[in-house]
Amino acid sequence: MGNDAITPREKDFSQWYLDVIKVAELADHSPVRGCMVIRPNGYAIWEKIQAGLDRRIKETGHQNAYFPLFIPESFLKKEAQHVEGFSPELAVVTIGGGKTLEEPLVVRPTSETIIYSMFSKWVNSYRDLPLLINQWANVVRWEMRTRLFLRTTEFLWQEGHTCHTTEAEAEEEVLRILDLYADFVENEMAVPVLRGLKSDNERFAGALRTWSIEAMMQDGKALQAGTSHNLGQNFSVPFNVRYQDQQSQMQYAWMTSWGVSTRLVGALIMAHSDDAGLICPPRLAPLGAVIVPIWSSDEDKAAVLPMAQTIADALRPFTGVKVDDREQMRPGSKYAEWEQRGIPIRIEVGPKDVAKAQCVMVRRDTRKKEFVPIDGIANAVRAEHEQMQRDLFQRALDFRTTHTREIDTWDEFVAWCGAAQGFGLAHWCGDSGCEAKVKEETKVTIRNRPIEYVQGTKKAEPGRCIKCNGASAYPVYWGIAY
RNA sequence: CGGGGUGUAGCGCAGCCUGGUAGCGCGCCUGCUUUGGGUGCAGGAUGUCGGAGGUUCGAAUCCUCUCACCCCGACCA
Repeated sequence: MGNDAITPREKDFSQWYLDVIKVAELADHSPVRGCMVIRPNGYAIWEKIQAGLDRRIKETGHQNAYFPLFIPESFLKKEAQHVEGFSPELAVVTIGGGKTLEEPLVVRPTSETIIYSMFSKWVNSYRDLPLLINQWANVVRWEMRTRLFLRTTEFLWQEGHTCHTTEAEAEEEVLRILDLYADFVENEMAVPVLRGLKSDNERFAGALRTWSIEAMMQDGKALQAGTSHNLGQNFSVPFNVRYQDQQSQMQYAWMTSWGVSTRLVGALIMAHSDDAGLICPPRLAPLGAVIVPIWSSDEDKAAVLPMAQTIADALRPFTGVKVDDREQMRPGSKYAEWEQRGIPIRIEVGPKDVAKAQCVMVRRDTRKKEFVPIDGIANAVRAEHEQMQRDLFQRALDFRTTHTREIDTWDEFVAWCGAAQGFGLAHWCGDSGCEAKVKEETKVTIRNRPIEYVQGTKKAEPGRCIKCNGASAYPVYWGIAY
């Protein structure tokens, strides 16, 4: 055990991240390049993410469906920007059943084309709209450089696809989903996000507009945690998704697509964990508490184990619980192991506690110990969970706040890039060329344009583009992205 | 795909320069011991030295190729 060393976060963030994944047994490298095996501990977290999102997606009127893994190559080509954006990273099947296929099949990198080919059959009347579909699936993108959870050749995700009668309605949907994602990531994952509009350079291939939520990791880098695209009529035209309106006129539908992926697990790890291992927010923890009974004699054991079970029974109604009654292992080893795995609450029960009808409750993130009467344990754990959930969010928010700087001049910007820790809030004229130049010179890109400014709920703050000094209505978020 | 690095037991590493057929710590198994922050003792198992070729009487060690991973760049959720 003592050897499952985790590289200190300060020393080497990338290695620390990989070490946490290893000791917490979240994932493993597969025999196939760039692919990962999601181990039970990691998959359980993904299942919690799925559950939380699936509920929200259904509550907003969407239905789940499933579309094929294989997409005829020609489908991708129907939307020029779409195929241009994805062709470098496609996996293509050319042989089936030992014979060369008439038409190569692309392993989906995303499902717009195959889904919209079906939508064109299903949508005939304005009465068929809105059409609100979601699918949980795996997708494949042949990435050059991969990292566990953050970017793998194959990953799991959810992709929503909707059709509407007007652009405004589509935009409403796109923003509803953006809020849905923000709500989930902030409240369940305890990771604060910035909602905003992507610049043209980072827009989804084939979209009119791409909105995103951006999170800051503990190394100050930005992670795009979710995207929501207004596709306009860019796909409804080539895929002929048309409906008859109330005036009997044929109209092309306005469409949206949006998704979040197993990348969220990476966000979770990098946002909260520490040098002792994973820290999982209570609402997302498959196991909310672990109980470690302590004994040194058979008599003690006979008293302690039932008490541990009693506590477990009290907690089970609202959280996952495990009694760690492994015989040969000492308590200290168990503590260390459960800390690596990120279990939010540890409860220690020994003979002394049994005598006093109490137990010791320890929080994973702070490691603060507290004596709690047995008969109040359920409420105590529940309250501690809630507090921990809030604290994790607040800590992440504070981190982001202290690592966000307003920057006015290019010199200042360059100096800030040297340190490159966190987000810079700086003006931008709106020109792609300026953004490209900045990226070339500093590796920093625009994360997004704050939704408050884009929508005008926050008053414009005119300024000068840090790169070209051109006019700018409001500052945007800059940062180094994962 | 370019530059750099690493691959030896489950994990972390030594051995490689100066070829002679593999070792250490932790973990694992057995027994006893111990159990409120990574117990102690004794015994034991585990490697086609990332893979393929070559040089050699002999290769973990030298040469060539290849694969994977990590870091940095170009691309991306």
